[in-house]
Amino acid sequence: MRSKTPDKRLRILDSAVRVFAREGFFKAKVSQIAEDAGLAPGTVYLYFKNKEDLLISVFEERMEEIVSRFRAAVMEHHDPKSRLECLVRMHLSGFQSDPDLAACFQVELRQSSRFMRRGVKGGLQQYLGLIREIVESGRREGVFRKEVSAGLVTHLIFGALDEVVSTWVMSGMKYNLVSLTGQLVDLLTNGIGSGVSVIAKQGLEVDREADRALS
Amino acid sequence: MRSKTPDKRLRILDSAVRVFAREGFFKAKVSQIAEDAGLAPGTVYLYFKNKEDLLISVFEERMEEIVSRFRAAVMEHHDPKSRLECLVRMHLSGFQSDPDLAACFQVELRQSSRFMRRGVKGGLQQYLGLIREIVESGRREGVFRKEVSAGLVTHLIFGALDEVVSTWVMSGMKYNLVSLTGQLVDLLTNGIGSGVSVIAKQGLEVDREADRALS
Amino acid sequence: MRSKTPDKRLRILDSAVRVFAREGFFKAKVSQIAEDAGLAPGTVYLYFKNKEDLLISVFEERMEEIVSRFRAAVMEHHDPKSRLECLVRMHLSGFQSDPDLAACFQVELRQSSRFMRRGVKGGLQQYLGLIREIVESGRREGVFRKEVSAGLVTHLIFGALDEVVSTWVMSGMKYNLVSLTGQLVDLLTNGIGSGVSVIAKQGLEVDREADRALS
Amino acid sequence: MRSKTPDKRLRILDSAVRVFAREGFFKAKVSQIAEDAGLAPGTVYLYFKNKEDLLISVFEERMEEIVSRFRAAVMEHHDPKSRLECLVRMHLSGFQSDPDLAACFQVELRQSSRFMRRGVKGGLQQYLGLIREIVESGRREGVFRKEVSAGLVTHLIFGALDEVVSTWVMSGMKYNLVSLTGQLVDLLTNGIGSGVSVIAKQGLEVDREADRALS
DNA sequence: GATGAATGAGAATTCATTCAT
DNA sequence: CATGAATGAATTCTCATTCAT
Repeated sequence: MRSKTPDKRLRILDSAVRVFAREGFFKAKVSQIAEDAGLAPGTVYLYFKNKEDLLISVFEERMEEIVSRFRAAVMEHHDPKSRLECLVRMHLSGFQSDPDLAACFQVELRQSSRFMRRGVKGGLQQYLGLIREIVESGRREGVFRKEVSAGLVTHLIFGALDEVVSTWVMSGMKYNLVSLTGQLVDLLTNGIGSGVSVIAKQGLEVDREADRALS
Repeated sequence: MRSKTPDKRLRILDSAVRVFAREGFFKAKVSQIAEDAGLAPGTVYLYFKNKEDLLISVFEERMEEIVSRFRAAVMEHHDPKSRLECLVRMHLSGFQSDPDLAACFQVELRQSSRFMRRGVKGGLQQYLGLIREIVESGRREGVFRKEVSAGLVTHLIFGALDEVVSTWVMSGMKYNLVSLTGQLVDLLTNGIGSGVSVIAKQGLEVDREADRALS
Repeated sequence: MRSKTPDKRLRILDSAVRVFAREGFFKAKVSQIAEDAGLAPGTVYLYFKNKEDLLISVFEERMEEIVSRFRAAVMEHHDPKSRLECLVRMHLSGFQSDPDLAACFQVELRQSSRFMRRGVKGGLQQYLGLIREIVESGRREGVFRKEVSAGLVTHLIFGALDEVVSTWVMSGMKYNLVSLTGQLVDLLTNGIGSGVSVIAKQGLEVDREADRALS
Repeated sequence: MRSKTPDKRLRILDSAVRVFAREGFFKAKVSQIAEDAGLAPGTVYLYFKNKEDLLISVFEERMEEIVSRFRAAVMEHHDPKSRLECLVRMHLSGFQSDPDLAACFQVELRQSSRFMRRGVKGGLQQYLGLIREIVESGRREGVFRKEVSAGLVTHLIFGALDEVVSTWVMSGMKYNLVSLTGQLVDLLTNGIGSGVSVIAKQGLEVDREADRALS
């Protein structure tokens, strides 16, 4: 069985996520990843240009899958607010259920200067694009405000999600991240101001640990 | 380690910001920084434990100054919303007026695993603390909602600011970042939902370039 | 190892000359040579032991053909001096008309330690043998001096030819190498001393570019 | 004693000659050379750009010394023929008395593509320059022929020397190289042709081993 | 305190070669 | 015979850090 299989490529990516999460990007040795995948070091270079390319590929390829999965789920909802909630919930639960991936995305990936300098457009742009679609649909239906920049709104949502997940990762992933969904959606939708009396309060209880970690 | 010539210490920090911004953390050589500061490489180690410590110190010491300056300005306002606006404006204009520092904080710093693993508590916590104070004051005065986690609100604000600045840095710092202040404060306060009819609309025009970059 | 398709063997040798000349021995990849020959990398190893063997084989096999061709031509002459002139002319014109081969022989081949340590006896020895025969015939006929070592004379001739061709290759193969034949033969025959008044001066004009490059 | 001394540079060069001669250029490890010089591997890179630069530097710097030493000796003679003989003798005895250097110059150096592509002009050109001066002086005094290209004559002399030394190195340095001086000078001066009756025949006996090796 | 020459650990990467198909 | 995916050995070179002066 000596054929260049997509299977092998995937095995390398899986191993990379594991090893990067466990060792950190710099400490991780390519040979470790190869070994974890049951391959020789050189084989990694048959599929990836170098170690950084491996990290970026983890991101891009996982992201692609994530975006299409999220989009499918989000688009099952027709109410923009439900869409937003769906996205937030999936974002949080996605990372919560895959701590290795969370560590890769929130910590290790940022150590790639290529990533930090946004040399990587694909995955992140697609994700921002999905958020943007939700925002646009809400604007069309009059559920979301139109007098503010849609781009800014998009980044507000992404920034909030990213920060919340980062905080969770940094604090040791000890609390229930998904439990923040309700409040986060509420905050994004209604803001922090007390102008409106928000009525429906179900789903707003936050994990105690979460609250402590955020403080 | 704080005795010696404080002057030299500062020269090193200044040079570090410049060199890190220009070269990136990993490409930057300690000897480059020393040369930029007009010193020998060994001298850097009289003031800083190692290269990463230098990066972290840049952050911590600049942050200390920033936090106290921001706090002073913020506290001149008594209305929590004005305080928030003051903070947002200062955050954005602070980075806008010091691109090297912006590059250091938003890009290079994240490449330090010690930072990313939140091994650095001081500066960031203080900054989050300042935001938190604003939030708490707003809650006490009934201007900000109390039924959501104050910690979450704090991170929402920080996450939004951080993402907006990052996007600006990544897109080449080409547009007027401060012009986003009005909309950002509005969004944070009132949310993205169209529940409220927000009245005062002055200060909501956003730089065209900004809008394009955010899309 | 000589069975298989002789055609393929030759294609590989031809490609090797081209690729070695273009890339240099070390930069040249076996896979490049294979590709140039329209074959898979592994196939090269059905015909040659390794990369160095390929280089050596290029030399040996081309040399074999060269020696027999040169010998045939040389032996058509019966005057030893004509024989020498014939050899010099063919040596120079041979390389001049095949720059890739010249580059291989004069530059790349020397980068093989096996060659440089004279681990390769065949081709070169045969060539030296041919020169030797010319020398011996001249001695028998009293045209060439007998009181000096025939071996030394042989190497003198070869050394002169080799150096002249090397200089031509290094200087970019820009001038007419064959134009040196007359003078070179004259010098070899009569020496650099002005003891003799050499009469026949035809064929002694040297290419201007050649003269410049030799200076 | 922590000063960048020329002494250290020289120690490295000496060690390099030894190690290159013993191991060959490619097998030689930089760390071996460093160890031989009593230094850390990294130190070598303080003085030389890389391994090839080290090899080239050995050549250039030794050559410089050689050329000036040879020139001094050669110019003590005023008769061009004596000058030539002096040069040939020094060339042969120089290599004979320093086998490591001979191995470096005749074998290892050629494995550097930078050298083989004449990326190194200095040393060799100077040496050719010295030969050229001898030739020119002989022409002025009517001792050497003027109707042939001086450049060609120069390369003829160099080519002969180079080939003779190479043959000696390849055959194991087993015979007396200097013993070839007389015949070589005679051949260069009077040529291989029997046109002239050369009279003085002293100094023309060649080492038996030499004669065998040249055959 | 300051210097800057010396250190030396450490891992990514290449590519000739193999061998299962 | 031919293939070409997989192998894995093997070493340069960098540069943060030290420490004798």
